[in-house]
Amino acid sequence: MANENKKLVEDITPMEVDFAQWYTDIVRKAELSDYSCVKGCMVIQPAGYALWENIQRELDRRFKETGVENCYMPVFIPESLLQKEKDHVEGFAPEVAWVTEGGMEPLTEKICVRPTSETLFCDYYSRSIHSYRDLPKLYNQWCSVVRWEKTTRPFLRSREFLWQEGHTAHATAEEAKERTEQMLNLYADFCEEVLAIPVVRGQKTEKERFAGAIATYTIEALMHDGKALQSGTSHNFGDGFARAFNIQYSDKNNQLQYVHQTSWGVSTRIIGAIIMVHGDDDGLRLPPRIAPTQVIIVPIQQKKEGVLEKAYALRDELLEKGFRVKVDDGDKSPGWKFADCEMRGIPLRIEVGPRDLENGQAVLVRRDTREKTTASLEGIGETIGKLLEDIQHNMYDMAKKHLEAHTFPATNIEEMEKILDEQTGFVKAMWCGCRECEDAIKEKTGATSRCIPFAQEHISDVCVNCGKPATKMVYWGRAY
RNA sequence: CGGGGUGUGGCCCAGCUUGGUAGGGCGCUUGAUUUGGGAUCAAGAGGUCGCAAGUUCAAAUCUUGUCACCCCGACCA
Repeated sequence: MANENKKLVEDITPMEVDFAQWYTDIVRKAELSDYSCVKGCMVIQPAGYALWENIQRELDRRFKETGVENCYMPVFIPESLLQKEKDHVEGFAPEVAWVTEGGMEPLTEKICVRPTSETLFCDYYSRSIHSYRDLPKLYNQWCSVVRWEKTTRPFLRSREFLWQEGHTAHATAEEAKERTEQMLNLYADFCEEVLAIPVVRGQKTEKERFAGAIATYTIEALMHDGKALQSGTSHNFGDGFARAFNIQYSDKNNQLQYVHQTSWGVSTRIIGAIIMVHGDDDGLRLPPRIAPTQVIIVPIQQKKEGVLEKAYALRDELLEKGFRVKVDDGDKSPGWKFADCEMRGIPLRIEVGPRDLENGQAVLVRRDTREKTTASLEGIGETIGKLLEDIQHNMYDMAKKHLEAHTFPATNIEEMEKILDEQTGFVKAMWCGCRECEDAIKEKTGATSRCIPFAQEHISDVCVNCGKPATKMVYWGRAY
């Protein structure tokens, strides 16, 4: 190439060279997020926010199908309220941001910026639940929360991040348990069907459990570099919070009972997962179902008679059919536009030029495989619909293969160390269930327990660390 | 909080050892020719070299202080 040193879109650092740099490159170059003037916080740019809007729309639709309603709680929590549940305060105290003044006056009681809203929902529930007729409460809120993290990375960990947090209150423990599992499965289905990210569904160990919960369920996804990312959680609180906040109702026999609660959340972190599961050396790859722009039309020799008109007509035809389409009618060269839309991850590109107009066709290029085909303009909507579906499924299949190829069974600690030393990914191994072994495994291998999958497998009879009888098969790995 | 590194037009960097008052590439602006994988030519705009003090006839360059950012640890759903 004669102009190799004059590339207009800078190349992305190859992912096998430095995954962290590759990730940062993509975030910046695809204009998903930029640095903020507030340390540890991020600016989410329109391209990144559009992804979040699509995630919100799809999750909201699924929530509502299960009876969940949206609401909104204050951004501030009084200190006394935060401290009502002992485990909960201890879990969050180190990373809470405090407000001590209002205007020029010191506050009589300091308040914190919510790190999560359990306490606010509990306070509200304690005042609004009286009878079994008030149950269940199925509330969700979309908001941001603040956790003063020491080290931060865009989308994966920032001091303020966007999320949704669902908080439910139920009459019985069974109902709460069912809801916890239902929401976890909802998240898992969403990840697999919409984001094309295969996940491992399961339960957290006691060590990794949410502060104040009796059970925490999780979906764990495997990033391209072999590290795990917790992509959604669902907690069963039992009646612990209800006792701390005195949330009681009268049952049918007029007996006072404590409610049983759950909470569940997904954050903008999931955008980090999309990048790290699907991205490649040319940039982002977005699954069609979540892509803000699904199809980009690139006109070739656009000043020639009829080219731009055809591009706009095609766009209008596809918009009519419900596709999210844009025309790149800028005056960059076609090669520049190709590289640009590949970097931004647009699933399908359509090229139309004078030659195509003559033949009544267009060139289709898919982002996932870069495969180039020509299609007749006649009935092109149907062709594109099929192609987008195929891309969606292919991306899931590729990610699934990666997950399977990077999950290794281990029966003893030496084997486990060797795998984690030479490979990247999950290790599945048996565990006796004690905290000491879990700590020892982290000490020896650097891996933490990711989850106790619902789909249990029998790998051996004894714990991978201590050799005593095993109770559970656990996924282990290094995590983000 | 420890250990290391970097601050020079919008971006990436050279210059610093051996002081002489700033340079390249990309981008940007204007015009022309171009357009099926990252265009070409021509002209042009843009910087008190992170900040402060000191040494000197003279500091991007040397000294001291300071601030910011990055990496590795530690910490962290």
